[in-house]
Amino acid sequence: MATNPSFMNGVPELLILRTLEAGEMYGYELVQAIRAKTNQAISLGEGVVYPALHALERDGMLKSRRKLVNGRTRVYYALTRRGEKHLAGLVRHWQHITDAIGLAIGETAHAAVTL
Amino acid sequence: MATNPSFMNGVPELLILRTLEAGEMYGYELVQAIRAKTNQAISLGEGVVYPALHALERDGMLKSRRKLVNGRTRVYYALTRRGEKHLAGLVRHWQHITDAIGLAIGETAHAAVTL
DNA sequence: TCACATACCTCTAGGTTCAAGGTGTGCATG
DNA sequence: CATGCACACCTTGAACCTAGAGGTATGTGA
Repeated sequence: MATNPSFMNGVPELLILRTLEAGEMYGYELVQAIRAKTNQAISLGEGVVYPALHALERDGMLKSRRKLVNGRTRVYYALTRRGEKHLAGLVRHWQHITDAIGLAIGETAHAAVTL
Repeated sequence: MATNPSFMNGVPELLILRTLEAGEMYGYELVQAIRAKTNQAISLGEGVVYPALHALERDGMLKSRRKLVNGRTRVYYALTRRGEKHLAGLVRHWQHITDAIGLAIGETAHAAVTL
């Protein structure tokens, strides 16, 4: 029962939520958007994205609606207010952790997040 | 069979190796050194450190020697040349990943590693 | 008709990490 | 001298996450 989530986990979650901040998207689109945004450095498989999307919706972070486009069904996901708040926390946590590691590694880093 | 290590793994390994770069240390000391270096942000349990140390030695990244101090036995670990090279790769990888995430998150960051 | 990109989804195996437990020594406190 | 705490090593179990492969189905272009 990991009361403390592993300090390194939830990066896919962070990436998904952050990407969705720009506006609603559907799963398949997200996979590619993230790959593009990270210059191919990070490529989340669909096996990661879809389950994450479902869990996030179950927890009230996202809401979805089905949309018919070209005879094809797409499920668009959008951030809820709860999701936005959660995202802000995730970003802060990510900052905190990477700063700490950068410090330990002996990196000199200056980072600012634009929210 | 994760041929590709999960992109987020190996942080404890990175921290351990990097800390050992300053000179040989024993497990118990490492746990506290890392906690101190990261301002308490990251606290690796002994259940993480000891197994990691053993695996790292098995793989030729570290070599150990027993030392008697105040009637107590300590096992000191030191980096091998192989370990140093491995560490350099881990640092580069970490940089790459965090840069990519920072990019996706919309962070403006400038970091330089001092090797 | 065949193949491929789109679009959704599930399942399983694998590796990692955490928390807790277990052994034993030295030292300080009462 | 007994009790407890810091030191120092270690293993085990469960929980978690991710990757990767697999499965269904539609539209479009060759």
